[in-house]
Amino acid sequence: MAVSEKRREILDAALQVIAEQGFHEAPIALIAERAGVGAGTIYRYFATKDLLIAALFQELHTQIGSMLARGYPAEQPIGERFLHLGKTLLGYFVANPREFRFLEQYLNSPYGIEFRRDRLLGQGKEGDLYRRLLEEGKARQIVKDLPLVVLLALAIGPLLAVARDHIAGFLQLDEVLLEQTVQACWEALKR
Amino acid sequence: MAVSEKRREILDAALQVIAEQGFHEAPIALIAERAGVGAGTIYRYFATKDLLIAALFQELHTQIGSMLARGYPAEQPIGERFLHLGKTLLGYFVANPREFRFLEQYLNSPYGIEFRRDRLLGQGKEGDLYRRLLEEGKARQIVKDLPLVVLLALAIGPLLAVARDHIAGFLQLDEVLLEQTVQACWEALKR
DNA sequence: TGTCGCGGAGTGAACGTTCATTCCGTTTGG
DNA sequence: CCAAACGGAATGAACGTTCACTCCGCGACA
Repeated sequence: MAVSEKRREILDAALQVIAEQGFHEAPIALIAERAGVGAGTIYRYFATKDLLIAALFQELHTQIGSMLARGYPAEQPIGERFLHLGKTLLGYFVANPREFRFLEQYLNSPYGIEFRRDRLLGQGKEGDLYRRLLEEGKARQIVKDLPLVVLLALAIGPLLAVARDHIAGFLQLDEVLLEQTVQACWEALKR
Repeated sequence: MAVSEKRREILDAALQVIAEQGFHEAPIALIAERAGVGAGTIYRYFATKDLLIAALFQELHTQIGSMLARGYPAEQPIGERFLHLGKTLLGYFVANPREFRFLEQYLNSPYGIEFRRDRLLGQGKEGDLYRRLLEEGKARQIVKDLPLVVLLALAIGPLLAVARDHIAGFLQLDEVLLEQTVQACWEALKR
């Protein structure tokens, strides 16, 4: 097995175990077993368990970022673009429940707070698509004049809640329902 | 110290420690120290740590339920009632960050899933005010014709996100902003 | 070509730490 | 004086991490 494959196996196993058993019920021994490697091997690739988890998060974050950018209709009206982002994001969560569950746990942990702080308060950065879209909408008086943080909450909060309920089996999200949900979020944002 | 006071001290200490340090960083020894009792004493009041946490949740849940009911303008138009619920709930979170942080962690844990299942799928129950209000709105065609779970996500998802950001210091929520946020949620729900 | 030696990846038992829970000597209230 | 309440050291289980060792592929050398 090539080196990069082993690293992959470890990351995949960590994702599985954390998503299924929860953050604190994911001992290294179990991750190692699922990955088909010895416990010690994991430490050849990641200095600590925390760094393994951080690497997993970084990977997913990058992957989602590029997915949102791919096919982003930059020339369409702002409402269309919002719909694209929301549908893509929620569709990803529905199609990848393990990734969703991991991300949710990570972002609700102390690591996640740090990440959110950087993202929200990092002025210098380019900012992600969501943020830029909302800032543009606000500047053009299409979107309500509320702080960015509140707009993000209105745009994304319901998506997370709906994804969670879909994955927990409380709801069967299909294409139509998914679009209606994102559309409703847009109505909360519009002036 | 009377028996009931000691129980109170333990519950308060548990709330403090869990809210400040997080769920898994809340050892019994620390809770005991904060409560000013011995570690063993806690086990005279709660058979296990899990049951202590469950009792704390039950208490907060009941308390919030009765707070929402108190002053609920049952005779006002549905929009007014929605505003009352949202403002009361979000106001409570803003005024009680420790309680919010505890509840959030609890509801994101395996215990919480169980609770949500009971609440959403429990057909026989009376249902809480939020649920009844949304069902009424849907029946009267004031609120969108979407599954109850989605409506709840639109109504509450942003409130949780905003409360989290306020407590994390990313945002200063005042009376006005709070009302605007709840109002925006209502616009997402309205037909 | 066949053999040997080497370097580094891989392993999992062992270690030290942390935690929930128990146990038992002590204190307190009636 | 007795029973119930209390405190906190002791206990054992579980965990992340380490480390002494094995294994394997490959180049050197005869």
